[in-house]
Order: sequence, then C-alpha cells, then structure tokens
Amino acid sequence: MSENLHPLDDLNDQMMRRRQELDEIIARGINPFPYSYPVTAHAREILDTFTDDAPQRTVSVAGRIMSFRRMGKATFVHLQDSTGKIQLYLRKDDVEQYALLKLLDIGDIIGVKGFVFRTRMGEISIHVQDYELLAKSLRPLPVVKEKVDDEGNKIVYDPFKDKELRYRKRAVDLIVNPEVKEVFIKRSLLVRAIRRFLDERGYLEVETPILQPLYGGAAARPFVTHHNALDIDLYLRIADELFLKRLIVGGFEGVYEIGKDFRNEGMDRSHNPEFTMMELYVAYRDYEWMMELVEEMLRVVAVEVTGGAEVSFGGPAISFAPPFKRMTMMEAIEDKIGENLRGVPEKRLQEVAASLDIELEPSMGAGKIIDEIFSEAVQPDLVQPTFILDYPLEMSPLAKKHRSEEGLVERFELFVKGQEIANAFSELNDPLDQRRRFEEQVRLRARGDDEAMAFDEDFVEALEYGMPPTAGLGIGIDRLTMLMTGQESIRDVILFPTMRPEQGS
RNA sequence: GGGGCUGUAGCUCAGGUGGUAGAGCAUCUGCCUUUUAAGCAGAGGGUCGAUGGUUCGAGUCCAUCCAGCCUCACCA
Repeated sequence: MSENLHPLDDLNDQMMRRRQELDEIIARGINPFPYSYPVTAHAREILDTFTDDAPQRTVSVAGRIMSFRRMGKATFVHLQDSTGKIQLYLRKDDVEQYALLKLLDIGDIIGVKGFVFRTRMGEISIHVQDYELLAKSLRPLPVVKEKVDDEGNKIVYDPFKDKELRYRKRAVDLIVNPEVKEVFIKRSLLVRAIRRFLDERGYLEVETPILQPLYGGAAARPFVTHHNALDIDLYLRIADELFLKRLIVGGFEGVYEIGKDFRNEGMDRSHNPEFTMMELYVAYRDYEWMMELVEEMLRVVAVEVTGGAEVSFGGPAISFAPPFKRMTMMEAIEDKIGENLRGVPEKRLQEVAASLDIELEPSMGAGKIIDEIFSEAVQPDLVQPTFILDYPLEMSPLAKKHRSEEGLVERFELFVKGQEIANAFSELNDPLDQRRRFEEQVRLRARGDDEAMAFDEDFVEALEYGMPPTAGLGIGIDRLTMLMTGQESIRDVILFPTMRPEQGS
C-alpha cells in the first residue's frame, strides 16, 4: 500500500465537504491549526458567577462547537470546554470574521473573545467580538440535541449510546456524553484520596515489576509474553504481593503500590483483563488493625468522591460510616444455611454444596468447597460493607495461621453490594510454613487446579532472612470506583476497556 | 465456552406474508440580526455487519462467520 492511506473517494459526503472547507479556509490565508489561544475563563465558572447587575465582563474562552443556530445575520453557537457548555452570540455587525462562520462545523474548536450577557430568553451567553478557528474537525460527530424541560430535567435526543462504539471511540463518547467525563474525574479523585490517605500515614509508594519470570500472589491464570534479548518467557503480574513483601523484608515499614494487574480470565460486567489494584503492606500490624484502616480509608474516599459517607445511586444507600459489620466466614454461612461447617468432613461439604446446586470440580478441596458455598449462598446478600473473616487455610497460601482457630487463617475480605472490594491478611512470615504452603499448591496444581500458585523459591528465601509481622491489603480500584460512581459495568470506569479488535484492522 | 437478543444514512430508529430502502436530527441551497430539540422552503446522502445459498428477484428466507449487549459458567 504505497498510496494515500485515506483516499478521498473513501470519504463520505460530509467528510468530503469538511475537507473542501478546510481548503477554502487555507485559501483565505487562515491557518486552520494555529498554535495557542489565550484562554481566560471557562464555561462553568462564567455561568456560576454571572449576575445581571454586575458590570459587563470580557472573557476569552475556547472549546468545541456543539451546535449551531444560524439566523442569517446572527448566529447562536453552543461551545463546550472541559467544564461545560456556554452559548455564544455572534452578530454580523459585531464580528469582523462573520463570513468565516459558514466554513465552520459542529466539532470545530474555536477560541472566542466577548462580553458575558443574558439573552432575551434568559440564557447566559457570550456576545462575541472576535473569534479564531483553533482546529478544524474533519469528521462528523454524533449529534446530540438536548433541552431542559419545565422541571429542570435534561432531555437528550438521539443520544450516542451504542456501547460498542462508545468504548471503541472513547474520545467521541467523552465529547458527546458529558456524564462519562464525570465518572473519570471521580475516579481520579478517588485514587488521589487513597494516595493522600496512605501518604499522610507515612507509607511509601513504590513500583514493582509488571514483567515477572514467575507470577504469584493470587490465584489466576496469567498472560505470557516473551523477552527477545533474554530469550525467556515472562508473565504479566497477577498481583504485586510477593514483591511488596520483599520490600518489607528489606526494611520498609509501610509500602503501597497502585497499578495494573493482568489476569487471563473471562470478561464480564465486573472483570477486565487488565485492572487496577492497590496493595498495601504495613510492618508490625495484623489484620485486625488493617480492618480499622480500611474502614477509615473508605469513609474518607466516600466523602471525597461523593460528598458523604452515605452513597446512593437509586438503589439502597450504602453507608461507609465505620464500623462496618464483621462476621467470620463460618458464622456467615451458618446464618444462611443453619449449619456450622467448621471441621465438617469433605463428604458432608459436598452434600451441602449439592443441596445448594453448586457444581464442584474434582480438584476442589474442603476449603475451596466452603468458599464456593459462601460465594453462592452468602456473598450476594452482603449489601452494606461487611468484613468476612477467617478463611480456610488451604485457599490462602500467603496468609498467616489464625492465632486461635485451627485450620483457618487471619484473613478478611470486604464485601459491598455483593462484590468483593478488599482482601487482606496477617501476612505469613514463617518461611518454613510458607514453604509447606507452596508445596501444597504444587500438589493442588498436580490435581488439576491450574490457578494454584507456583512455588516461588526466591520469595521463600527472602522470608528466611526474616520478615516482621505484617498486615497486607489489596483493594480493586475499578470496583471501588463503580461503587462510588454508581456504574454497573467495569467498562464504564475504565477509559479504554479491552475490546476484541475490529475486523480488518 | 453455553443460551437469548442485536447489527439498515454521521446519530437514533421504522422497514406484515421476499419485488434492489424510509423518518427525525445532522449535512447542502435559499430566507431570517437575542435563538435554543430555533423556524420556513427545497436538495443530497446507504455494497441494509461479512460471505455463501434458495429464488426470475433477498434488508426481508437458510447456512456459516464477525462484532456487541444481556445471561450462565470461571475469576478480583
């Protein structure tokens, strides 16, 4: 393909016309893509601060043309900047470049200078005295029209709502669906709130390898890639855990990382192959202490992102005001099915599972079966923030044995709206026990569990140097964002969710 | 991976029982100097997701494939 990648005859009539306009603009000696514009104000702030009796205010704003109402010798335009939309009023008598308007389109970026006033119909607008094209748009946008009804509700006509297109063409989505932008602004607020919360407590933000020779720290299938120079396969990390704990061995007393993990699993409303995880490890603390930290952190985040500890998006209000409800896993199951499964033989567990219509794999041990029963029977009912604690040992190979309960580990997960939001434990720091746990994982793998962890000899070696007692925590940032912004799909809190490539591209 | 639904103009959608496509908005032309889903008059625009098949003839029927959504399974 040596010729033009986008031959003109491939363009539709609207794109053809915009290119002709571009040529015409250039022919008039105007640079359709100039270098800067002195912006002095933004839409939101102009609308918020306008008063009818104040003296006229002159502003320069820049943004994208979202609509035209051309009336011959006067034109109304809605200009959208990063903060919102504001109406422009251009009169032939007042604007030298009025004729150039004919060559502008919805989607073009312009800068305008003028004074703020209120129109006869009551809309705060800018009476433009001077304007400049800042970037010509060559592709038609999905046109969204909206109006505000008598009750103040915004009605949107012909919304750009095709989810596939919205995710694939996120730039367009952000332009025409302003509420999308809001979600991602809140996501940023949320991450910032967490970071500030942890920084204030003196924990150090670090970065650990994404490319790893051996993956670990969670039960999941990994992505594999290849390093050419070393000629070795590397895995994309499924968790940060084992590297962060090496840092605790190294003498840091509190470290955290916010970054992407990658799991080669199915995708659905709450799973994207790459997702953002926050992991925190604090020396000399245990999971009891960590529960209190999580309570306080989520309260702060909720206030920061939503304005209050009570979060509601149509459904039942979720309260992030501490303390959260706490139950052991066994209590939660007993509450639900009326039977305490503590120390119950595997045979009986299988019967209970069967009575709940839970399908079991032959590779599942007692602990895994209990977890299945919990996920199936209890988890969906955990709407308000609830800590579930003390998990079966065999499904938590990195967690420390419970100080008083045989066969359990000191681990908790936090559930909200039936979803796991946080996972934490008193970290296993006994290298001999860790070795045995890894060996058990190897046996599970042999039994057919392809999510069982690999034996990380180097990690055990690090523990052998001595790791202080430590509390560890992982929080799924995407899911937390879903909770705090009322989104139902993880794809609505990830700017560019994983998509199958389009055909032919 | 299983099941259900969907894919027609730039956007949102109509298109009984098969006869090569329509609407609103957007676009273009004309009129209109405080309009606002501006208005009025006219016009252009589509390899109907892809490929095969049945048929004189397929957006419409059949098969396969591609993509998306929902749902179940697995996982955070």
